[in-house]
Amino acid sequence: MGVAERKEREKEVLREQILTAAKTLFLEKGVEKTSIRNIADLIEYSPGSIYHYFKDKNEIFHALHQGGFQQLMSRMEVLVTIPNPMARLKAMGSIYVDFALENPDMYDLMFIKEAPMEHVSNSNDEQWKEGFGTFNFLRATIKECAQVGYFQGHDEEALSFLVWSTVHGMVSLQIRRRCEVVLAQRQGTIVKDGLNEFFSILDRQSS
Amino acid sequence: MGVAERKEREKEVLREQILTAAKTLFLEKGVEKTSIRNIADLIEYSPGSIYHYFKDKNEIFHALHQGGFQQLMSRMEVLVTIPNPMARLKAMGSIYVDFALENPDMYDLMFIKEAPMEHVSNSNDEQWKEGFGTFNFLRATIKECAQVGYFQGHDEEALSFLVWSTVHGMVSLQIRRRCEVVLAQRQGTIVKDGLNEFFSILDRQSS
DNA sequence: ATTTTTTTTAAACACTGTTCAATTACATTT
DNA sequence: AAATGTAATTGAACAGTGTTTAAAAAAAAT
Repeated sequence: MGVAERKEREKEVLREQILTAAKTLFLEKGVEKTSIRNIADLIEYSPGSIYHYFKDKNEIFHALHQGGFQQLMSRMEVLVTIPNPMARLKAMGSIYVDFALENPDMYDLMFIKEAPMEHVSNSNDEQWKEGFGTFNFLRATIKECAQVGYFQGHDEEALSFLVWSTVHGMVSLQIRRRCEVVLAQRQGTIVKDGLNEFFSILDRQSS
Repeated sequence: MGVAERKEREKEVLREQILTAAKTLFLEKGVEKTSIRNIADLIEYSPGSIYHYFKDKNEIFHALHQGGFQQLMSRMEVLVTIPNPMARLKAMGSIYVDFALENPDMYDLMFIKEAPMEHVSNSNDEQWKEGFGTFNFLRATIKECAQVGYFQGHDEEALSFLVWSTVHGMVSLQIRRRCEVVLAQRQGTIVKDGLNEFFSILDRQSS
């Protein structure tokens, strides 16, 4: 009676096939410019078939979206091996920026794209619990920095928001291509350069 | 022989009509989800007519984009009355944040929304003196700050990008509602609080 | 009044996401 | 082995998109 199980496995295989095809095309030509027909062509199925495995195009994004947070989280894991809190804070910034620049489409999906947030925050979605955890890790790190003399007299929560905003601002201006007009000549390095400027500024925040 | 002039004026009127209709719809339902047919319906013309006044949909977006910059620029004009460069830099940040929070939809259009930037970056400098000019004003202000002892040993251009990124990051996280999950209890004040944290950090950057 | 130019339109083209009745493939039961 | 039931797959269709174009209408110049 292992038929149902085998069927389930086969179904899962095709689901994964759709997901990898979708991811390939999204990263290649962007989410908006990838059609269901394009995905169907790549896996050599009819467009209608895809709707047996996903409710709609958004559900395909959503599935990839969840994977994105897990990816970012797993990259953050090395941070626990860095005892110095300021070094850890900087490393966290670098990891965040690297992740965003290496997976711009995924980052876009996670932090820039318009999304039904009320629905998300109400539902017990795993991905946002992970997002919450990452922010709390940032907060804890900043608190530790304060304990060794940095950021005296600062509001720890607002400061955490500021730090997050700074790295988010840099990568999102880059991803949404708002630097091209204004910083054409150093397109490739401006985010890394900006991050280094940020690090210098942070270094001066000890009392 | 004022016929050509009258014609030109009438043409300009319809151009403006298209633009205001497009702006209404873009801000209401987004650029991507607004069709040429939607705009045509609103001004009671055929879809094809619009192509006599704008090359394509991108050119309509481009025109509105430019208008937004002019609005922001005019708010920035008071800054020339502030002689102290650091006070001017802070005021610039406040104006930027206020503009974004008061006109979230326009800000979205200008700096966050997915938009075809390729023809924007290819176009000549004259057309983009607004955005370019604002960034250069930021750069000049930071240079002045350096002359009175702030930001020693910093790369002025990368630092300008960092400052822009910081304010952009805060307002775009707010506008795209990424704070709600993580900072639910201080939703209303977090951007202003973050900006004040930023000001404190900037104050510590003098040698 | 006739010609020329400009403006406007409807139709068409090649796409898009999505739905659905019909077909095919396959597991189960008789 | 044949019949039945079920799940997977398909291609056509629907309603929408941006854009082009030939033709018509309107206006201006002759």
